[in-house]
Amino acid sequence: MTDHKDTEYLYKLQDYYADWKSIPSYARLCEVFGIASKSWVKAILTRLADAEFIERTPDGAWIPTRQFFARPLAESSVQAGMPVSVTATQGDFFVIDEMLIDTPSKTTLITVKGESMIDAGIHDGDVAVVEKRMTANIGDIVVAIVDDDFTLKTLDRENGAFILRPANPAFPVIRPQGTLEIYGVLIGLIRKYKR
Amino acid sequence: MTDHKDTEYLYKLQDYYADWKSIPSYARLCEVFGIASKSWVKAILTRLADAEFIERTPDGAWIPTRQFFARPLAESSVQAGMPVSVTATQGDFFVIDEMLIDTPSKTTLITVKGESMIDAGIHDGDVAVVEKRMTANIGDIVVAIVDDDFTLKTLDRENGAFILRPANPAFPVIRPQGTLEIYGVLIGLIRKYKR
DNA sequence: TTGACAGCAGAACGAACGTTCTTTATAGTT
DNA sequence: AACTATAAAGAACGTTCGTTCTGCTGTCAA
Repeated sequence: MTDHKDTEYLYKLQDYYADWKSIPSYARLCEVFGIASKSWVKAILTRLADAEFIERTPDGAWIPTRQFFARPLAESSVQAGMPVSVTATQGDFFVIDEMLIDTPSKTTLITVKGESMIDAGIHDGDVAVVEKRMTANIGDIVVAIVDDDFTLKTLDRENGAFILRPANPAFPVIRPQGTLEIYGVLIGLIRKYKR
Repeated sequence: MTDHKDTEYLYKLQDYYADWKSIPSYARLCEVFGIASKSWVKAILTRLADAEFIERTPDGAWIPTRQFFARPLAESSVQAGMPVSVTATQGDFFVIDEMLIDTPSKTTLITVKGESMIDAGIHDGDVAVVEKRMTANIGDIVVAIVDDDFTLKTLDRENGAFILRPANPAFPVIRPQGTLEIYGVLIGLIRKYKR
């Protein structure tokens, strides 16, 4: 999108979306853009779609892409050299949820207690993003129900039996006697540093 | 919303929204909900609106509310050493973005590269939630600009001078010669496990 | 056994919608 | 002065949408 006019329209669309979380009809977009022609609205949206700021559902509805939520890079002119140890990505309000959660109805958050997975970078107080399902693969970090207890461990196999391996040498490997019921699989992790 | 049937419909709607970022027409919602009657779709949406999961724009379009994005947070934490019995996890709800981000305009997301903070449970590929500001306290994990490079380290003090301490013995402590410019302070961390 | 209601299906309809085509105005270029 | 591109307006049209109303079926209490 080389055009400055379209950038202006994009801003207006973004502002509208921030307010209403939807892209309205062409008629309403005429007001939003400050023009009077539906066909011109369509031309604008088509160009924004070419620039991958919006796209269409199979039903024809316009929806924002990830690009749509991107914000201009650090306003500070900081430096020209490419950072080595760290690369910057842009994100806005929406992105975190979207990044971590594919199927909202199957996802639950569980606060982690204890240090048993510390070598996997999972600390006490971290929040685990768990997708509820009954099956998992070897190597997955799972929330399992062993003898009516929740526990977060790596799923492994030993002599044909499933075992739960902690990521901390100070904790024992769990070899379930009865049933090993899997509550869900760890798909994400959230940590908040206190102020 | 006391009805458990409506809860099921809500889940389906949330899953659809996660995919398409929009609430579709009644006709399409018939398929999504698995029913055949547009009038019944409307009845369902009306009830969801009463329960404040969705609302309408002045144009009549359905849009999600904040409640819509809330995730269940399990009451019992996952235990490592001493497990707690499983209880039904219908506790608090919360929104991930809200938890991590106080001031969107000052918050940026940065993907972490390298292993220099691994002992602090920060791994390569994790996403750091950084609040941009120029000042930090001793002990904070900061994103600093050293010699035109971004770097993520713990801020410390040595002989009256600020130093940047990695959380990995294989990496050297950084003792900035010139200015130590602080880009921001780490306030959160996000990790996504690949499928 | 009746009747009341919840849960849905289906039709009917006017308004709104997206699309396409044609036309106009302005600005810049040759 | 003639040409061209851009930006927009406007009309025309077939489709789709949301709404309302009416009808059907099962359940459960009276």
